[in-house]
Amino acid sequence: MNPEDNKSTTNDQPSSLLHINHMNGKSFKTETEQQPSSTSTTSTTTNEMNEYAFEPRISSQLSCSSLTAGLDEMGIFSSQDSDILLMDDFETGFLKRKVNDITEEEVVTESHDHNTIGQQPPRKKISTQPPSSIKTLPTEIKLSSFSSQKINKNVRKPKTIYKIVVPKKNSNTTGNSKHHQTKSKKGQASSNLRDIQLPNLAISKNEREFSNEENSLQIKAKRGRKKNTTGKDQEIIPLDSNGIFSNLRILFIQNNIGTVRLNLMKEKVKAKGGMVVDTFDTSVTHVVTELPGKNVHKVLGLLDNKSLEGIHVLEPNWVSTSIMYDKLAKTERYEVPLYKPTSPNESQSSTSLAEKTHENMNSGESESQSSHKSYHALKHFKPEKKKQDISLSPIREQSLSPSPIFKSDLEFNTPSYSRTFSSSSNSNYPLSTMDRNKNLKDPLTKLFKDEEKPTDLLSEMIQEARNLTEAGFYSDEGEYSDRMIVEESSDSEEDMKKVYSTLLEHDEKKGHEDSSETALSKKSQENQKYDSFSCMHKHTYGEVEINPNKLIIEKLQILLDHYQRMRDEWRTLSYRKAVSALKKYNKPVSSYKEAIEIPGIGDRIATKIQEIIDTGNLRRVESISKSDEVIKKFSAIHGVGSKAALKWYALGYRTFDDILKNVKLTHAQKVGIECFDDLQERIPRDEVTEISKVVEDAAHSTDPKLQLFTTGSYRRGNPTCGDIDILITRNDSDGKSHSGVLPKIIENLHNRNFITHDLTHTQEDDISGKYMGICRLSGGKYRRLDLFTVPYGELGAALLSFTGNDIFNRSIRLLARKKKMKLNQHGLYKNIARGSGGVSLNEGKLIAQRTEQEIFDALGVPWRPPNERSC
DNA sequence: GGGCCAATACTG
DNA sequence: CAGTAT
DNA sequence: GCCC
Repeated sequence: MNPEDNKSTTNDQPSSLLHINHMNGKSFKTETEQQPSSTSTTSTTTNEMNEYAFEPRISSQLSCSSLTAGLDEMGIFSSQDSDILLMDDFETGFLKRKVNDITEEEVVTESHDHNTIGQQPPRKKISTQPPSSIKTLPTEIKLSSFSSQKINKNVRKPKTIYKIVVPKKNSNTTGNSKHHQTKSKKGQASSNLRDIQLPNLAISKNEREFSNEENSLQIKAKRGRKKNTTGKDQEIIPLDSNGIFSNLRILFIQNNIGTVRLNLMKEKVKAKGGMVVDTFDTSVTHVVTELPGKNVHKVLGLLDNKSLEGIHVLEPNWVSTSIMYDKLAKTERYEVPLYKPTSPNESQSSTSLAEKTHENMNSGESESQSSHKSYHALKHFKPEKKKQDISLSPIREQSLSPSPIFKSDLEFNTPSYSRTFSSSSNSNYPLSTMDRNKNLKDPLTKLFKDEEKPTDLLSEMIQEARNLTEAGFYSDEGEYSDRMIVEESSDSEEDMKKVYSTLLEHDEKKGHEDSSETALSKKSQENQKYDSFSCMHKHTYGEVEINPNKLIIEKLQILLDHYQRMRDEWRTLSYRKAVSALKKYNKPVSSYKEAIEIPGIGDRIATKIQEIIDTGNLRRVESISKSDEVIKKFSAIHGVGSKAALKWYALGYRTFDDILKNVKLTHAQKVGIECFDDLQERIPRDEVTEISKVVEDAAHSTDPKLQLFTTGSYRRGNPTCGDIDILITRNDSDGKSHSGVLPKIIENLHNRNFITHDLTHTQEDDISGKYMGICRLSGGKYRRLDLFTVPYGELGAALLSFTGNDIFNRSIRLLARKKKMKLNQHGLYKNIARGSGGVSLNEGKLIAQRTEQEIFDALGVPWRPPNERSC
């Protein structure tokens, strides 16, 4: 269940657009009215949170999750060589160690030092065992079960201890590969479990590959060490004569560069065709150092800087950046200024000299040059924009209204997108049969028409800028990267808020004395309190591809997914925040220092970023990606979560065959396995549309007045969806309702052979029912289908809830909570008193549920169309 | 040390 | 109730 | 894991 496409997308609800007009001024007002002005707040979210702080939780969830992570990181559940390494730990009772003692570094260093060239700490004891013994597990291990305890459960049960007997050998592993060969991807429609061609985990194959990989790595590492001990790095034959560093001879001056980082860089340089030299001579093309320029010659034993003419003296980040993008970075920004008493501009000429001297400085350089040009082009472009934005009225206006500049081509220029919106506005299917009120006209049409206008120019410029900047990431001062322009509105919005926040701090100091705050600052404060909520900002799908930090984001995303699978909720959260911050960060991150400055990125993640910058890789990712494989696959089965997956893995099961033979599966799990391959695939938007039509047809054959909305990621406009979520309701103003239709619809769809499997049935009163199943268009693939019926009056709350995405929902619900309200799928309630653990003690008073707009307004959240809710 | 981007429904 | 789901 |  990819959180990404958690819930789907629909069109709009009756009155959402109605509010667009007054939203410019009103939503906020609502908020201020409800919120007593707190004059002394520093207007930071934190203060606000304290103000509404909850009772402390009594639970040990932290240690639990840490333990989970710890175990995972220790490789307990890894298929990788750490299995061996850990046996000792098991037997010596590593579980007794304090959780906090189990650090990630330990593990990473341990299992990966063979990747590095530095001295290799001795491997753990069992290293006498060949990798081939990986499959052998201890015959009996004790394993605590980790449960991510729910917040409101104050009392934790004692940990369950599973006593697990692990088969000496996994007899199925071999047979599995055969399965792999014979498996037919589509031909598994059979409903007879025995006949199912099971999807295959290809474990044995993977293990072989891993072993080979490891061997080769070790060999390589050994070679590296050998060379190192001889101190003749330059004798290493470049591994890739076409690499970005080919023909370059680079001298690293250690000084302030950390050994690990230095070695990693050297390795990479060599791997990409460069020569790493130890001693300075005239053949050196680049000197990499963190020393001040005036000291370089001394270190090199030169009389002065003269001998360095024609040679690039660069900061380490030049290497890092080049490695990360696998292109030579433009040297200019990384030049270490050499102290030249005679002429301050000397270093400039030194640069050009170097450029001339080393003509073999391949295409990378010239590309950098061209990017340089675009840099200027953008430079001219941007300030204008910036000015425009700044000149916009003070923050108040910006916060009150949706950003005046709408996303343009980024989201809208793809065919699917155009389709999305045109079909929406034409009230084609997904828009449902919703009888729009006259005064609502065609809200969506209006919405996008109005907003497209201002974007036209912008999108043109963005496109132009993008064309110019293809490699524009090299302008890593980066103020003018294309991302920035796209996100301009929100960026400057935030900038403005920062500025404003500074001002407010002054105001505040004074405010205590004369308490004469302007209405403006009050409002800004008010707004700022909730500024950190995701739901206060627009987020849209699919911006990573053009992000300058794509690589970093990808790696971190892998860790994020991993921790999510492990149900390490809080670590997941942190990674999510970090990734999210990076996505919004519009220039390439080029150092630890820069990374840690970004809110949401702390020491640990910044360190990881540095490693990615330096090596283009993250060893942690490598280590988990293998160990993760099986558990990832297991927990991808519908109905299987981390608990089952981890347990099965610990039991020694590695394939679906193992599970089917040895585990008592729930119905949902069986179905999940049967349809596994298909369900893993994303559903093209068009197919979701088509499927929605089928459901609509079935529904209307039951009652033509039913209204259907396809929600989830579809409604958010995603080009592909993970499942189909359809919300069904009926205007009850004629005294009838949709009561009882859900079973009929389902039966109808069964009869059409459209629904092929049921997963769950609702037992609720059918006015608000839930169905989960699997459907298939004839000749198509199995798709997850969710149907919900909701009371007509709750439509807005339901749409909001089922449209997601999950982050957006959590965010907006927390926001509600902070305002002493409660938001759920039924509506928004105020005057909620919450006890310890955040449990609401009373029902509160229902204040909004009919439309999304009502709810946004009541919460003081600026209206956000579904496509901006992908946080 | 402890909160954090939630609240609720079905299965076994 | 724990686990999995939305 | 991040941040108070």
